[in-house]
Amino acid sequence: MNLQSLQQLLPGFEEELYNDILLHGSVREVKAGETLLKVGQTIRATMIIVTGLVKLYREDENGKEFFIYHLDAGQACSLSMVCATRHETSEILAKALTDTTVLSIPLEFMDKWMSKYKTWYQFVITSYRNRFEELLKTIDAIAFTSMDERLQYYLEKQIEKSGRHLKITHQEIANDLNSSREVISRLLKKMENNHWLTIHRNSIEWLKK
Amino acid sequence: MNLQSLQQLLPGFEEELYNDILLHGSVREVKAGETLLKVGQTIRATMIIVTGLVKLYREDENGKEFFIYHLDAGQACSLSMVCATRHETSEILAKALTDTTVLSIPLEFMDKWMSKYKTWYQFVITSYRNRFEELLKTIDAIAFTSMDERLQYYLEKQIEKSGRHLKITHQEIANDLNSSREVISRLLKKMENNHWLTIHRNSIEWLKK
DNA sequence: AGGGCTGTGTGACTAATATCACGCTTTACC
DNA sequence: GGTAAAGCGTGATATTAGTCACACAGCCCT
Repeated sequence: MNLQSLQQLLPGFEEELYNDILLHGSVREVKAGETLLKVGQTIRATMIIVTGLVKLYREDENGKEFFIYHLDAGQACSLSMVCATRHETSEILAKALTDTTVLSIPLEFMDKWMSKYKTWYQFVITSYRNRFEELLKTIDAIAFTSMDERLQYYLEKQIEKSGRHLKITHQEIANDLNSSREVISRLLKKMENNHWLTIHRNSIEWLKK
Repeated sequence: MNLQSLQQLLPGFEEELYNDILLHGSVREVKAGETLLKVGQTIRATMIIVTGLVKLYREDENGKEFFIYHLDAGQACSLSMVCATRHETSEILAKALTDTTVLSIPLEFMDKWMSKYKTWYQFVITSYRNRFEELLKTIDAIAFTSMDERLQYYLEKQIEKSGRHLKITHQEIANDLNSSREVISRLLKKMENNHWLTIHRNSIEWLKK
């Protein structure tokens, strides 16, 4: 990690903060499909995504995984920040969707930098707010809407991150939404009839909007 | 608001911070049933509950209200904190369940105090984490469990805050859970048969555990 | 080319929840 | 005391989502 790429990733920080990050942060590579963070794992560092795409899940007692939101380049895992103060364990599951590079900042610097650097403070607060909002939107989706709307909302989130051509199976979608394959297949079929998308084997092409 | 009651409400702060709070904070009284914060309202201050109990809701486009969590004495509205940095509007609806006293801290002090007072920083971060966790638990409840479990979880949260004798109607519960009165009535009946509670008019008495 | 695996399509059935319709009780109020 | 409103109980029915069973198609492998 060099200064230039860091400035591009996290623009507007103080010079000194960039140096601090370069000095104390460490870079970690994670292959597509691997788990970055398990539920119950102790959090020792704040993680910022440098490249790649990460999916965050909530897990139930049977290991079922419910998709919450994405993190991509320049975004930080809020939970890893909140946990910062007191070596807490993770409440969520994070999986790399693509090959991913992660920048880890040991916890002790979280506190220091919060008071030292105005821009770091802004960054953390903004991260919180954005994650918080995503959680609220997720709650809206499951509390107020039915499966077809949730599927649409889900697909729109995916294409926003990964492009119109989604490489995903019906089963995977069903898992993310805590539904079943048949239900998803049928709903996708309906959407295809409405020309919102076309279904291929192992992938979906989004046409709508 | 005097120093002593403030120390009791928010223990462990620096002397100077208490003075700052007394100097810059203002106290507001809200009657039971009144709305503290509407969706879309601009947030001008961070709010901390001094006495009373507040219920926070998420609202859908038709005005249906979905209960998320409570705030009680000593707790702060996280959203009012996250919004602090840049005069944002509220994403949630807050209603006073009982007569409530609220301590308002104008936004400009949020930033100042975050870097100036270690304990204020801790307080804010801890608030975030707790609210974040509550949101995750709410997601668990609606994503993974069925109505009877959600109702149980809901009732347990209420008695934790308001005691075993809940003054609430079936209709109100149904609104909070985005369900319908009949469903809630039937489920409550079942719980009564299992001796988990007794149903009275306008109230429920929790027996379980 | 044939066999097996994975992904998808579909009908029939079940379960959970929502909605409708109505009656009955308690409380509030004139 | 009478009446209206609010709260609750309950059966019938509708809708949505999940489950089961099975067929079939595409792909990989030898």
